[in-house]
Amino acid sequence: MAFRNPFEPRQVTSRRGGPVKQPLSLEAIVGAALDLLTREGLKEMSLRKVAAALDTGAASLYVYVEDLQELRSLVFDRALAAVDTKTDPKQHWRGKLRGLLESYLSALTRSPGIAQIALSTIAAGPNGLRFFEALLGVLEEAGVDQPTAAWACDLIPLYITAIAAEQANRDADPHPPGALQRMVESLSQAEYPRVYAARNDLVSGDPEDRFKWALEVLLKGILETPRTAGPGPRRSPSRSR
Amino acid sequence: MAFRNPFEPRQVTSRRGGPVKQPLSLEAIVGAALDLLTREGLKEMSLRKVAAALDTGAASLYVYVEDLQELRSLVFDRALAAVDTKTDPKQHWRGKLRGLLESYLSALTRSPGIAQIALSTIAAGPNGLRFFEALLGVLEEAGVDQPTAAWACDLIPLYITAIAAEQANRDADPHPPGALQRMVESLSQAEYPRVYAARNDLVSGDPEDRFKWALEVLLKGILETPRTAGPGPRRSPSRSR
DNA sequence: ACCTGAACACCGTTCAAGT
DNA sequence: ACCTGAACACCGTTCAAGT
Repeated sequence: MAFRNPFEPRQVTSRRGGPVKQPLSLEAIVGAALDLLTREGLKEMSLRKVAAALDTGAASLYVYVEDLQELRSLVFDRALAAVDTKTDPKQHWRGKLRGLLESYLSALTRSPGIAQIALSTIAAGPNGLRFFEALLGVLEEAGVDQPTAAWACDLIPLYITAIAAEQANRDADPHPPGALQRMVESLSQAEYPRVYAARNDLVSGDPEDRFKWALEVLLKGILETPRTAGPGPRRSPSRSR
Repeated sequence: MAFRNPFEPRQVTSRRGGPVKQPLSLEAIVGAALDLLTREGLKEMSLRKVAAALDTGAASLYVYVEDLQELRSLVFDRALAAVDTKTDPKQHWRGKLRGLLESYLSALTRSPGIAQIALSTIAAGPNGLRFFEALLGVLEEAGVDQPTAAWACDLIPLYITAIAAEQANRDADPHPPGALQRMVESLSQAEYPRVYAARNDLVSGDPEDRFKWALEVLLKGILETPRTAGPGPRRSPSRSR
């Protein structure tokens, strides 16, 4: 029952919890943008709509953000906040790696469109760095030498991002159900015999099985393809370059 | 010196070669679009600009094309026409594979933006199929069983596309020279010790070396990770699924 | 310093009207 | 059947003007 000065700054929070009305802030902008992205997709995450969600005009956002591209980068890093980099020290490195990468994939999958942003941004925000740090840690534990691990740090997320982007695009643009089906049916056996023969395998398979298989491929490949010449993936005090 | 009826349909070609003025046609539209895409990038390949290049209005294109998305798919397949699927039969399969994939990469690299389209399209045009056919052929020669080869057909181009998309995005959006540099310099050694230690390796390396290394990784991984249970990559008459 | 409305130069897509 | 201009409902970004 205390008195309230109605001219107090707006960052008052109500007794019922939650801010009554957020003042403009980078935090609020990125939050509203990620919200829009998650619910409506990349195209709907426009400066105008983000501004509208915050009860203001698009021009107001330019105080906090250079341009749309920068907002996208910020939103991307915010989305990576969901990546769980804590690993159970008792686990084998293989389990840690799978857990880490599955968490990364699911962060990219949660919001359709986040993966498209990922492909056009260098993930240099705090959450991106936190993820790289964890990934380098696991690779080190796996005995991958540093130069190889550094490149793997590029290759692995790139592949995961591509998977997520492909899925998101397929979902966003629902090819009329069975467009793929029709394609497969109209496939010319004479012109493309091998594609024809493999047509069922090409579209089959639980996405999760495919993902697991692909990780296995990357892992085996990385472990056996060190950048530094040598007999194998044994940890060695290789100097960089 | 023959007479010409000025009311003749427009698909007249001049003696000097080349059409004087192309009539509207799907062919002409896709050609003009790919041209714009190559010279100006994905964002500039708008229906309005394609139409302008053909001396007409955007509305006219809708006779030939469902919407922008469809035009993009068509442009993508047209770009894949540059992929060379002829392989020297005397070559070892490894060489054929490298050649094929390098040709694919360079088709995607030639036009900035084509890779972005690739990620949002199922490549079911004739040139896409031709490429898959060739890829399946080489994988078969390498002794990869069919179910594994089918998934590899997804994984390999996906990865190549992601590389190309990343490069294109970096070029299109020139982060002020040295944005990465500054990022690396301001990197907190305390918070991200492993990233800090690997910072030079993370950004170093000729793109071509990285690409070759990545292909090697994928290849070794695929050869040693058959979907069908078994001792190794030996070809086996596994029935699909 | 922060916010705003209006303006500018664009988009994709639709539609009635022309040939 | 093909093409067109005009209109509709959007964009990102800038800018002068307000507080």
